Amino acid sequence: MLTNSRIAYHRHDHKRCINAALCRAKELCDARKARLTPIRETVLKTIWASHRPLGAYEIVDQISQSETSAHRVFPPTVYRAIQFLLDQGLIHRLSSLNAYIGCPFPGNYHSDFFLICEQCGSTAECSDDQVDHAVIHAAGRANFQVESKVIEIVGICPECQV
Amino acid sequence: MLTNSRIAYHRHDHKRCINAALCRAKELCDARKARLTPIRETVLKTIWASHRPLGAYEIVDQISQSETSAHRVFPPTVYRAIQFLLDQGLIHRLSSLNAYIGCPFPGNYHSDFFLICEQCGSTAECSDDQVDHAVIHAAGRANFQVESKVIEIVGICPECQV
DNA sequence: AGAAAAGATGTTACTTTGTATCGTTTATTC
DNA sequence: GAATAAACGATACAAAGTAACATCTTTTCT
Repeated sequence: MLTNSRIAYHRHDHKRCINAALCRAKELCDARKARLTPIRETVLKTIWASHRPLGAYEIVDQISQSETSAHRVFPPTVYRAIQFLLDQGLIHRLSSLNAYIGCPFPGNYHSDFFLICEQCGSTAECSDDQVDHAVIHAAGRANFQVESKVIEIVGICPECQV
Repeated sequence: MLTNSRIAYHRHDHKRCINAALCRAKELCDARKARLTPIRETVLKTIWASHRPLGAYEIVDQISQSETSAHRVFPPTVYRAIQFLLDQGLIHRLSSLNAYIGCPFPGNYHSDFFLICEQCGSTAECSDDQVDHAVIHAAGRANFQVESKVIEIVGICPECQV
């Protein structure tokens, strides 16, 4: 099982997460000749500020209030950056929260699901063949041809359990 | 595997679906001393008009435009009815669509997922132990305690496949 | 039965999330 | 270096959902 749950739910040097994410993003975009412009990078960095999914308007506020960006940023700008990052597989959207989170292993194909802690909000991404197969098998029994999946598990992360 | 996919994706006498749903709703509410008021029943009936998930504002429009209801209905009224129906397990919310669909087997405990046809919109509900176990097992490996799940599969239903 | 409390609805106004549009700027290509 | 494509800034708007409060209907409790 591929997952960042060991990191996401435990104390760690988060700067390394951010650096790694930005680094991989640059590499990937470079290889694909996709343009990781300053705003796009800023949005990605803002999303990667923690392991908690961030709403689009939270991103707008964060960037608008930070000193580094001279002026206010508008929702469409952020949504466009989000769309780009989604297209590149650098972030994911959590439908149940209307929020966005950085992908810890972009590039590799992965059919993922998310473990959202209802206590602290921290969210880990997992990719597991068992889950994948179970879903495809179940769909197959209904003669349903799977194109994409949204799997979001809400519960309590190891750190928040008593 | 418990599912209504055989019905949902194929030609059938849909009046029987509607009747059955309303009948079970009455029974359940009766048993629970929950009040299935006229508006709540109207909303439930509107949602059950097809096997396609319906947005809240579509429900508002449908009811407002129907001859049976004398006057316009407001969003909060519909949202309140929706909340009641969700609480009673008579309908489900599809996060990825911001839409609502009738539950074909309310009352029985079921951990469900949905097969959403991207072509015709018809959506079937499934309940499968394999999927359930796979998810819980995967979460367990991350020491994550599952409370609830959102599983929504998008693809092509048997009827829409070439 | 009648008062009191609880539950449900009607209505207005508002918040949150997400887009269409258009003019301008910045890269890329030839 | 002009032409083209891609990205951004800004305004306005659409869609989804809720807070608040007045009113009405049930239920409950003497």
